[in-house]
Amino acid sequence: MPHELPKAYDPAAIEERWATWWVSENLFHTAKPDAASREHNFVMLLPPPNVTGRLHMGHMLNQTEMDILARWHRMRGDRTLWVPGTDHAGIATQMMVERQLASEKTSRQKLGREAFLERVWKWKEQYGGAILCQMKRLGASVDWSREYFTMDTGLSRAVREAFVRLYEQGLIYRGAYIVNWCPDCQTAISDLEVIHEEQQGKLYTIPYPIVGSSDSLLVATTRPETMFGDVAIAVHPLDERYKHLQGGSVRVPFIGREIPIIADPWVSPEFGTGAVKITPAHDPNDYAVGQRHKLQSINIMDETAHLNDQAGAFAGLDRYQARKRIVAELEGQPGFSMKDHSHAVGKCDRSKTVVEPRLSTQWFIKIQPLAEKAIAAVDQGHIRFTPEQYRKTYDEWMRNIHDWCISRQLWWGHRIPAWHCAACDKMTVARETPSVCEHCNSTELTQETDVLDTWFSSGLLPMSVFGWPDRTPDLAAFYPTDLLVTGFDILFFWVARMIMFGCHFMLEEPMPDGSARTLKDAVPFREVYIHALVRDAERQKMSKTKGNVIDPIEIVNRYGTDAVRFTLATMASPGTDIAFSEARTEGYRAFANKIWNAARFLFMQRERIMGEGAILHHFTDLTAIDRTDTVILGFPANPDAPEQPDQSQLEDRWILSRLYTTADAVNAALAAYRFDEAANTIYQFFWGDLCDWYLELAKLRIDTAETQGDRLLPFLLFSNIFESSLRMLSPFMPFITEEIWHAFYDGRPPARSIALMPYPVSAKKDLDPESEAQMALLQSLIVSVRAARKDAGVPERESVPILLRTSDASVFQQNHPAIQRLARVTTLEVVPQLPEGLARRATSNFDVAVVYEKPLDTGAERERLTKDLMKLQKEKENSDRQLTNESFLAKAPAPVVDGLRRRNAELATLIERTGTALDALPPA
RNA sequence: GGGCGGAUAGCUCAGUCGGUUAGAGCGCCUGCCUUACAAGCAGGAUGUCGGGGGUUCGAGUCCCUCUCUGCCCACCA
Repeated sequence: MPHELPKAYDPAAIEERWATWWVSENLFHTAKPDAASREHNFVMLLPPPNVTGRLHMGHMLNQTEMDILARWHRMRGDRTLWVPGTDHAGIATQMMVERQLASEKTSRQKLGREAFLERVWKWKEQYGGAILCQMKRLGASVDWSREYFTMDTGLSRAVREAFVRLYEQGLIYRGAYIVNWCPDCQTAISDLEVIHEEQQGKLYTIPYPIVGSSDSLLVATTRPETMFGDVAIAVHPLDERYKHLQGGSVRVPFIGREIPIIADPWVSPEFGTGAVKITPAHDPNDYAVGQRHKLQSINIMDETAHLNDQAGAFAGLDRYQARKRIVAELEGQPGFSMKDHSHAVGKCDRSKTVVEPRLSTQWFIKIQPLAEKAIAAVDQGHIRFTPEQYRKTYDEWMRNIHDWCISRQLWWGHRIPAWHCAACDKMTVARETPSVCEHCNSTELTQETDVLDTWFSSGLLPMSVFGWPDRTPDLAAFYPTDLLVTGFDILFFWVARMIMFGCHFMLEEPMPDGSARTLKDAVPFREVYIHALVRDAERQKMSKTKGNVIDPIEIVNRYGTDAVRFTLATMASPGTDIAFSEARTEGYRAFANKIWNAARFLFMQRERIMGEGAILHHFTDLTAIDRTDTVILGFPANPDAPEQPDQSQLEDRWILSRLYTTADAVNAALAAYRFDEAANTIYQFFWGDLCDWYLELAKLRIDTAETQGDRLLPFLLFSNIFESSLRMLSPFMPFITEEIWHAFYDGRPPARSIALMPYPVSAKKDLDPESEAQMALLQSLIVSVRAARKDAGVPERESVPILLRTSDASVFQQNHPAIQRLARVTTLEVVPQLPEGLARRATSNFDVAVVYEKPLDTGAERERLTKDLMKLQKEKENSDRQLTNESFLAKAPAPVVDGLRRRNAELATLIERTGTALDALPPA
């Protein structure tokens, strides 16, 4: 690995290299299923992207968050395991390959099932890895040796086991029910795969001739084309208008079939005409009515939503063509009318085709018993949601759940392990392919052609990736997993199903020690973190049709993965969606550049001060580290090297205190999934404290030290703080930190990767409020002088004397050189009174003035001071009012009152000083 | 129809248990190519915290209400 830093930070030049290296070194294959205590586990499953997928911003956010957590836990010494994989994605993949076949002028039907599946596998081998390659580019620290695919042998075995068990337990049944049918995909889909969209349609009123009368019954419907499947007209039992017609019958227009007029309380008399056509085969409500009244069902459509023979003259037409024709023919008939009507239409999530409710034979899971355990698991706190509000969403859904239609009329997927017997017409459901019918011993068995919903297999993943149904060491060591990070879009599809399956199946598994498992350890994960949606800069949802999709790889190529990761981290505050902005990314690329240059500064100093060999020796000593991060072993006085003089200064104590305060805050933020806080805190520390102040002060000491030994200590201190900072940054910006860290150790690092080093944590003893307070004072003087210089019009490069009025000048006197350099000051003189006519600044601790011959712009100065004064006076008035308020003094807690008193005194000083300064100005 | 969010600087967003002066990044203005970095440095301006009411010694924060806005769930033809 190279260990020199080129002048320019160029992410493209380093990232690819490390991404490849992490994978080739199998660096994150660290978690072993041995007897090590489970208490320090950190196990996550990557939400498996579709094999057909391309990486989008949502993936990148998801993976960035997971990777930050994984790297953080790993560096903290936890047994960290992040398992990657892909989903076979039944419909999506099948459609992809079918499209390909179509372009070759063939089809799956022409190929036949076997050949088609072969073709899909080939496709998967060829293109299926694309999204994982993209992941590698992002630096995801997954354990690649454990990569899975949901149709792998082991995972398929788990699917069969789960299916058979549920069947044996009576929780899977097969039957003819109304299901959501997609005429485009030509398969049943689950309720979740149907998206409801409000749509402007028409409500048609159609006359049905009453039998034995010349009158017609007016029936309102939005779907006239289904009339051929009508088996009754329903009215409300108490509806006076139709009372006399109950028990009578009408004829279906066009085909003349006679159907009864029935009464059912489900009908709302207010809607339409109060008379509803009942089409049990094509509407779930009608189906229920039909069941109640023991009506037959007439299916009038084929699987492509074209009308069949039942439709008389309209047979063969597509459902919408049929509607048009029917309406055209009815128009003008007495009683017929239509009006605008907006209603929700269900569309197929995949094909966007309007879903056709269709009566067909399907497989279902009786979901209630599973849902009960899943509700209990969350209820009893075994699974925690962040943000918490999703717990309610989950709960609502679980409590209103319907049976899950799991069969799909596709070829690609896990084929249902059920065999039909031609001899006895019964079914054999088995783990292994049976040779004879279990009912009649016939060999005329054919396997069910349907496959399972993709989410059936992914719902089993937390168990199946670890070898379930076998009781493997992996399962014992890594189940339950610790955290699931995902978007709310698959909360029901995936999260809820994993919880149901996990609680159901794992409850049957004993604990590793042989004891009975409770719900607490049956859950598939202990925590769920739901992240936001990534939108474009205008807050628009990204979509292909809008053409506003941001390709993460393209952004990464332009700004570097580290910068994009940092952008996502800082914007990932819980509860709100992320409006992805390139301006932000640009800013964080600048941050990466800052880190890069701080490192270059360090290396330049190293060259300047001493030979590389000597430095290496020191680094090796100083990085004899342990979990509690004692990299700063030699600081301030190294007990192992007593000859080393304690030359530590205010800024040393301060920056160390800042480092540990920062580490504390970052650790706390990450523990609470506050990626934004964690990232911002580090940013603030690295740029605002380390670079802006500490580095400048270290520069001063290194430059002015007279002997090499004197220069060495500040340099080493800076090096160590810097190295700790790199480790702190590493989970957020893994590439640049890896690159610099290796360069830092010059080819002989104490670990293979910075990702395997300990994460900084603080010990209370390292916090030093006194030095922070003193440093704040020093900083405020330097900032005040800089501002006053500006007022006085002192050229940037010129140094000037300053006059200081203060009650305690010790900090300033001790740090005189720092003030001289950072504020460009020649001499500092403490005086009892500041003379008139000089640019000055007042704080509650001091007044300072710069001595410069150029006359002050008194107009601007007066304006500034007057404005300041007004603000201060207003605040003082408020605080006076509060401090004379009896009930405030009586009821507010002491620290608040004390704080306000202190501030009030400060204000008095400031007002006095500002007033004096104002008075000192010549009259306008 | 049911449920959940959001509204804070020009923009995108933080703001913990109600507590002293409401913050950050980007953008903007001014001055600097200071030997790590112009992807930089230094200084600066910018807020009726969506409107109204209430609770409280004290409200961006809690309650009510209105307005705007985003999302999820839902079998009324």
